[in-house]
Amino acid sequence: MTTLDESKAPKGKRSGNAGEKSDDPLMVMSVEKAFRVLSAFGRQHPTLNLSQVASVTGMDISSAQRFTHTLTKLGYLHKDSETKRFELTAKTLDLGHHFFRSSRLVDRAMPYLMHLSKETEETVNLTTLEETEIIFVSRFLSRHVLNTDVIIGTRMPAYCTAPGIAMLSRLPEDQAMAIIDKSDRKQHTPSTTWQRDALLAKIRETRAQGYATAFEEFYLSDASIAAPILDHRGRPEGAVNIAVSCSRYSREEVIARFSSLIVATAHAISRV
Amino acid sequence: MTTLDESKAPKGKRSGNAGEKSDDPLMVMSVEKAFRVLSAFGRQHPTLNLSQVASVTGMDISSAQRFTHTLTKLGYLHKDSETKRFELTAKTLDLGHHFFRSSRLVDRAMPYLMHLSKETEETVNLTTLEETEIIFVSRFLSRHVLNTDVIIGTRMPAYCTAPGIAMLSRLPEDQAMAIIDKSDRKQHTPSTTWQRDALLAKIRETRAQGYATAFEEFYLSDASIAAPILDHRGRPEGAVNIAVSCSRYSREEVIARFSSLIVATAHAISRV
DNA sequence: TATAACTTATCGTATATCGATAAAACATCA
DNA sequence: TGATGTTTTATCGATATACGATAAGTTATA
Repeated sequence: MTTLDESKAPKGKRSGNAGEKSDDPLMVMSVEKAFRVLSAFGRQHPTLNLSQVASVTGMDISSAQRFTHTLTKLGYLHKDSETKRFELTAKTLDLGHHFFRSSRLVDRAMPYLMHLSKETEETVNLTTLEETEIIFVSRFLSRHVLNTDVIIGTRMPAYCTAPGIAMLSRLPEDQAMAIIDKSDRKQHTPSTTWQRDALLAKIRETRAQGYATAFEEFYLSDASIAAPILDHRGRPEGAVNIAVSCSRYSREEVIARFSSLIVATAHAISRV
Repeated sequence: MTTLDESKAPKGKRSGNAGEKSDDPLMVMSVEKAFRVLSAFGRQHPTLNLSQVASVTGMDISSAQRFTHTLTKLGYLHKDSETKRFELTAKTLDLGHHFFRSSRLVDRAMPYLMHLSKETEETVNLTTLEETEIIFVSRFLSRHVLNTDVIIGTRMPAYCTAPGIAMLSRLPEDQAMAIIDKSDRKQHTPSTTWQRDALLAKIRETRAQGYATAFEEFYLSDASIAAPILDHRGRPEGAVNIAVSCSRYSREEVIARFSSLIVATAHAISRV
């Protein structure tokens, strides 16, 4: 008997049980379902058998059967023929790879990130903003770091990260605050800035000085300094940041050593 | 007028024009089409408008419309509202991220790769085998390297890479040679091993000595040494390799310095 | 050995997807 | 400026496609 957090088995009525409004004639629901199946796998559920797929995704057994079959045929799932359990394959990396190869932002940023990484010998990241979160798009690890938790594709809340605040600071203020308001804010560490007015102040300060900082706001002992990358219309399309351990730099040292470097790099990547 | 390599517009008859046999009652064709749309984007086509999507994927305009709409709604595509052009979003990194988080192989390998990377100060990779290709799953860059061409998700032909040969060497010989035969072999560089019998010899030698090497077989000035990671049944489920520049090491030095290290690491990650 | 849980295969039905078409928006050029 | 062609957006009826119930087959459990 498997104990799965089958969020809420919708006991499927006839209509598409996907999310809410099924009345979008251009929406191909099968695609959403396929992705639902794929994202059922993760740290919590590295492998799933058929009925687990059904219960985790809230689909009936037949649908689970059809979609696992389809995704296996397409090569995104692998089925162990003796345990009958499914798992994701390395082919799932293809999509992200396509993105990486096609992104003009990544293309422009890459050499600068590389240079920054060698120059500073610290961890350097490229992130983008999606909704209320930042996504790590590219990452150059410093030799000092042994944090294997943050990798390409990792998401973090924008409000408590330097890149997040850096990007928000270049959005129209109402939009930035709309994102803040949408965020599920909580105090991850004792030094997390999470209150609305404090965040507004931080955003304004960041806009004025051109870079954002975050000291132990999400992870303890993590310090970060970031600057926004702007597109040709002046809108933020990403951020560069340098992340170091608090044990090795004081707040002042981080700013003194990296602020102008990070601002210059972000500016060079921008195409305002 | 856009000149796109619309491979062959199948001039769609009624039946599912996906690939070949459409007579698989469990196959959900819409899923395949969705992925077809997503993989239309890449280095060649960083952005596409609606009709280009249609011609590149070989779908009619209505389907292109439906699938771009769907994928945009799901967040994998972004549509620039003034140019009406689509591009992939960073959300495409999610799937690969799920894979990364769920893979037991990655989980086991990570600390060893890290250690190897610090120990040697060279580029270290984890790869898996898919059909005739290896896929880069994890990668620790050395400071020396400025090759931004190989990234996570990159594929290379197995037959002319050290990790590829390392994995093939632990497959039953007929299976290994079946893969060799399926491969589209060509002489990428003057030193590419590409002939069937030469490859067979190489595979046998690799099996005997426990590690594989490749010197400028795919990229010029690239040297690589790899060992296979075995699962509990002794089947290869991946490979670790160290890649260096030929200008910095001779063939003998590579072997002398790294062979036992790479074999030991691969063995430690294995679970025979 | 009996029972339960799960996987695989089959099939009639209804609906979600298809693809043609038309309207609207946009671009190009005489 | 208006005419012409291209691309995008919206609509809709037909039916192939995906649905989901169920049965048969397989593996695990007691």
